Amino acid sequence: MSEVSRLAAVLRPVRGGNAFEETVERLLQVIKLGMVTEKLPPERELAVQLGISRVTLREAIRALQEAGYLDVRRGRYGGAFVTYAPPPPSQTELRKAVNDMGTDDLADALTFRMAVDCGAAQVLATAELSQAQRSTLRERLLEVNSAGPDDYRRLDTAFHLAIAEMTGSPLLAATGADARLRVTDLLNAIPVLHRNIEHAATQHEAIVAAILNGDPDAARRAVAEHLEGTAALLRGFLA
Amino acid sequence: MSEVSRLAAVLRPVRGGNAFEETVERLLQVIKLGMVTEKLPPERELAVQLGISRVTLREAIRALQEAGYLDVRRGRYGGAFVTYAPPPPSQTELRKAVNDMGTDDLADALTFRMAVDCGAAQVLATAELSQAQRSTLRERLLEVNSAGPDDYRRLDTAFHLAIAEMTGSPLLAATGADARLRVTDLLNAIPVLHRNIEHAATQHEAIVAAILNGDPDAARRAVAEHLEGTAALLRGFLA
DNA sequence: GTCCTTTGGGCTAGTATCAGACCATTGATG
DNA sequence: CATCAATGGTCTGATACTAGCCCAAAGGAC
Repeated sequence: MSEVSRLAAVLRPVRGGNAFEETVERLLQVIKLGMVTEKLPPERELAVQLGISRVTLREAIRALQEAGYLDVRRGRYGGAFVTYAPPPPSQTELRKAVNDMGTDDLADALTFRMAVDCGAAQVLATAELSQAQRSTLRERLLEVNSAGPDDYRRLDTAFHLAIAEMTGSPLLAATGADARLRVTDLLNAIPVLHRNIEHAATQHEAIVAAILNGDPDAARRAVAEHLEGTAALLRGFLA
Repeated sequence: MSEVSRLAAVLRPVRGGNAFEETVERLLQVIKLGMVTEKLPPERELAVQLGISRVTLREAIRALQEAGYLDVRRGRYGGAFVTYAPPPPSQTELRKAVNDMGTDDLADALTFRMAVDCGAAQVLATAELSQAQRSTLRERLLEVNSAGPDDYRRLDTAFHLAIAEMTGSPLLAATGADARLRVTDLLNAIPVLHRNIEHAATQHEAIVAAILNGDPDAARRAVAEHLEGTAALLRGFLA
């Protein structure tokens, strides 16, 4: 571990790319995660939220429109409407997604997600939760565990993000979202089998139980097991 | 947990600020962390590493020069030399640092760091480590545990970052560095007492032992205890 | 049907940032 | 003492991005 390599983590690029590309990427992820299913917020609002000018935002929206992800309509009650259905899961899609990101990045993303999600769950299990928070957590659990194959990925995402958000740390919430975004395409390419959902359901229950019990070790283990399961599924489809 | 709040984690600004400000911040942190004690890399190299133009980098360097952090000399064997000694720790400095970031951000940063560092340690404890990695880890442990008050913070940082880096995930390494950066000013403002170092030393040993033993739960607990100790120290000085 | 509000569409002038070339200084080395 | 290589210093033209303004369309309210 030379001094140079330690520096690399800090002297990394100050920005991920140009504003246009970053924006396209961000919007694409919002769409693919199913976090916006109807229409995007008005351009003026969205530009403020993303911290960019309306011009740049509009370029990004136009790109997504031309790529078939959005249908943009003017006038009152107009807006940018999401027209996207995840491609049918298939090994071909999966290989394509893996190729797009590269195997090193894949390992990186999986490791990252493991660390961040386990850390968030552990922190939440250590915190004192209000009654409202406890019921929110139970609610998310119910939602994801009663989801059908079509909604499963979306609600699973919501479940995990909710844990990160409930820690009360915006940084952690953003990082959790980021970690999830990096594997979205992969997960979307894996068929959602009924027995996988069932298996995940017991793991989700274990996670929530550990958090509500204030048992950080159990929370960590439960999340690790859950994510390891997903990773194994991935490897299985790639083998 | 409304849909809006869940969106906030994803529809956040695509860039932290302008390139100049980000660069100043980044360099400042490298300096304050003591990761560069002599001189910065040549402008041309540094600009590439930071992904910015030399013009912007030079503006940042000039700002830091005017603020007294750097001494810039031209000609061969010239460069931007670090001229910075951390201010003597004091309650005044600490309060100033806390005021600069705000109490919400402080809690955010501490929570974030807890999650990320615990996650990294846990991941590393799960991984299979090469002999080289094992000895690197022991080496870092020896370094930090035999450090005097002057070097302690710097080597403590190096120790924690080494753990994140050894996971092999650049994302995790960068995030760990980021988490640490957010509390640098605070930690630098806390006096380093001999008995704190000793206390931390046993915790560092526990962390390394757990990782080398492949015990993720113990690793998580050890890191949590260690960071909780730092947080308690902070609260103590603020009370 | 007229008007009003909300929304996307488009323009302009100004600023930030960039890439790349060239200049100036320094100090080691022969 | 002349040269050379490494480094900061400066300039220019091009591009990306921004803020702010006004226009155009759509559809509801009266």
